[in-house]
Amino acid sequence: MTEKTNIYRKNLNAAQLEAVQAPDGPSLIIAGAGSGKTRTLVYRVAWLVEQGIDPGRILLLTFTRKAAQEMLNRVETMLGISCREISGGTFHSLGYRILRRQGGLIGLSGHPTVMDRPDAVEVMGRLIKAQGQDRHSEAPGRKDLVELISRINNRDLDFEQGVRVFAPQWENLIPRLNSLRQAFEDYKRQHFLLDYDDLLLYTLKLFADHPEVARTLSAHYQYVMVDEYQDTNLLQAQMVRALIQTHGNLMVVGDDSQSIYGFRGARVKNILEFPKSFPQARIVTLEENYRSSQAILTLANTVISFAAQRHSKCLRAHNPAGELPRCIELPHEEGQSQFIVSQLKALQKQGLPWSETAVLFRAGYHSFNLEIHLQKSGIPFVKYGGRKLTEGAHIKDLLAYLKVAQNPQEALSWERILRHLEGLGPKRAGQIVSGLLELPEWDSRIRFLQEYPRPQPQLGRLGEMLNLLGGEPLSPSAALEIIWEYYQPLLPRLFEDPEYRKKDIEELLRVSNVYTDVDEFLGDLLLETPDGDADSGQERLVLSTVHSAKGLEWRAVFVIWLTEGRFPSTHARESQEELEEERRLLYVAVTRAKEKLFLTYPLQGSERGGGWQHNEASRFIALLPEEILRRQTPMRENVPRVFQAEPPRRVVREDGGYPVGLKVYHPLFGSGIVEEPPQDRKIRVKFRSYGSKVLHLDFARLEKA
DNA sequence: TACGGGAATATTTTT
DNA sequence: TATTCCCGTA
Repeated sequence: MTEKTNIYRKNLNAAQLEAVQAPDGPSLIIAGAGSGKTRTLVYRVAWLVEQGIDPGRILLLTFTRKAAQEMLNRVETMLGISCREISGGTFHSLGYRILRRQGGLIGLSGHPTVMDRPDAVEVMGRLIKAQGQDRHSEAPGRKDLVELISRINNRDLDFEQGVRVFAPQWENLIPRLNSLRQAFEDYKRQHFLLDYDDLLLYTLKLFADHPEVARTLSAHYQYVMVDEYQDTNLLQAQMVRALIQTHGNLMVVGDDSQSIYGFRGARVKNILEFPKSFPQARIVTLEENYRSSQAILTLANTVISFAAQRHSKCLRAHNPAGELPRCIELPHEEGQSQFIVSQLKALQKQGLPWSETAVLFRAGYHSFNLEIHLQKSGIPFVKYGGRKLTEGAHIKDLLAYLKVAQNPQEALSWERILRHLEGLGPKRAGQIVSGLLELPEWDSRIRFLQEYPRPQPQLGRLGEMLNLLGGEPLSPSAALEIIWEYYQPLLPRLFEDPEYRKKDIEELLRVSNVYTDVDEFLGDLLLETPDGDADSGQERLVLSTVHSAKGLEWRAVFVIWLTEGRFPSTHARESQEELEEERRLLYVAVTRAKEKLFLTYPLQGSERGGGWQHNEASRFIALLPEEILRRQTPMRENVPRVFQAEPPRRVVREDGGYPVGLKVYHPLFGSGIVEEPPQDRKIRVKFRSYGSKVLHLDFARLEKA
């Protein structure tokens, strides 16, 4: 025992040790960026297990299952005991697990299907159409409406009240919106669908209607730990309270400076008011930073020091000063990408592996241009955030077959499946689906398909394949094999790039091998963001949104597109609160770096439709002094002075400003040849490496070369 | 009724 | 840049 205690002493500082050995009851660990949070949690679990706690009775709620898994693996190697029974994952996946087992108590029997965001949007679109769309230009689109409903749900607000708070511009549409919301709820009920919010809402409803369920769970999970507590919302806090009701053994870990999920209802309040909610709470603050150099930390502390709200700690560096972070101004996006590529190559020459480097940005599409350059230079990379693997049409297709076998009420997937058949359009698909939903049994549905008259050999074949899925429950991989055999021949007709899609699907098949239960497989896929684990050991540069980079670290980090409008995003202009979240987001971004940090922005950016815009440096970095941030403008002399986004607009006359064949220069695309003279204020130019582009003369002015 | 092609248009962040 | 929508044709 003494020996083991020494291991703790040796590997933890005083604050960490205090957290690890905290007695029973509630405790709050404020853990600054890079302060050894994961290590602390790992040792805490190990310590509990050493005290004789059954690992099966520890619940570890983390941001991703991967994070939980990683921690448990570390505990295993530390103690040499199996912690596989420890439950972990996200709130949403926990909710899904509970509902699958006991949802029957509140009328969710069978196999409810989890609906992702695009599915929800699709459903809403149909409901809007069905209700008669009088083309109200002011009415919200399907996407905005789904978004709004979710916003309101996650804050546990009354709908009307929520609309007034979050969308006052639609206040006079409340009755209409409310009926759409109701129709949406009905649709989900009818088809056994659960959206993300339902996983939390129904779990809470289950707890409320059947208190014994919550009590039993609480009694089972003797110790509950929650990571990234600053990003939990009201519903999640309620879940936690229910789960610890019998014992109060709760440890939450978080950092109010890193709260970046306000848009989905995260409440920093949960962490700030923790001591109020749990007066006996023990509070430990971890301020010692083991990750970043002093120079990087100084920048981070400065960035956050301008925040409107006082934060609960200040990071102290453990590492030597290191290099000053650099801020590089570039003439345009093209230049920014070129700069990054050249720096990456230089860093690699210095011996830094690709996997120790990351490029971070505010929104998924900010990296499009860079991705092209990386591909050209043959630099291997993975991208986190942005579009998901499971959102690709081909993956959704494959899963649709699986979902239908699992939950035959799933109209959306039925339609998707039928759309794969030649000679079957939306009209007939609709008829077939409503026929299918009437039928009570799998066999009768198969027969219905096989006897349906019109596109016949095809429907028969579909029926045959589904027949194989309908018998005894299959393992996910066995089922997918059957589906894939049927679906593969369809690929070339459905997509332009079947080869690429095929690779994706094979990846999915590999992932499925791990699972025995189809529900669990589908749930994980939709709730746990599988980010192509298969080759994670490989040497690849990481591209990531800042949100998806949370909790990760690299020796060298680039943050790109630090301009007003992108970072902070224009969407955050509205309120002070949102702006503060953007600031914390930058704080999260820069604290990912251990040794080298580069902040870049292009002076000119292309806007939608080929227009041009002048960018300002982000307000977060514009005023920082040279001692904190070293500024450079390596390509200044190349800045082409070309155009103006705002009026005065200049329209080139059709009478020959740019005749066909004239060589012109364009700052982004290089030199090109005019293919068609200006017409309707547009001109078509062919560029060497970018092909033909139609440019708007209103906004862009080409320079004759 | 299905389907292809062309044009218009929208682009935060995540479970 | 990718998706969606709309229209003309088979």
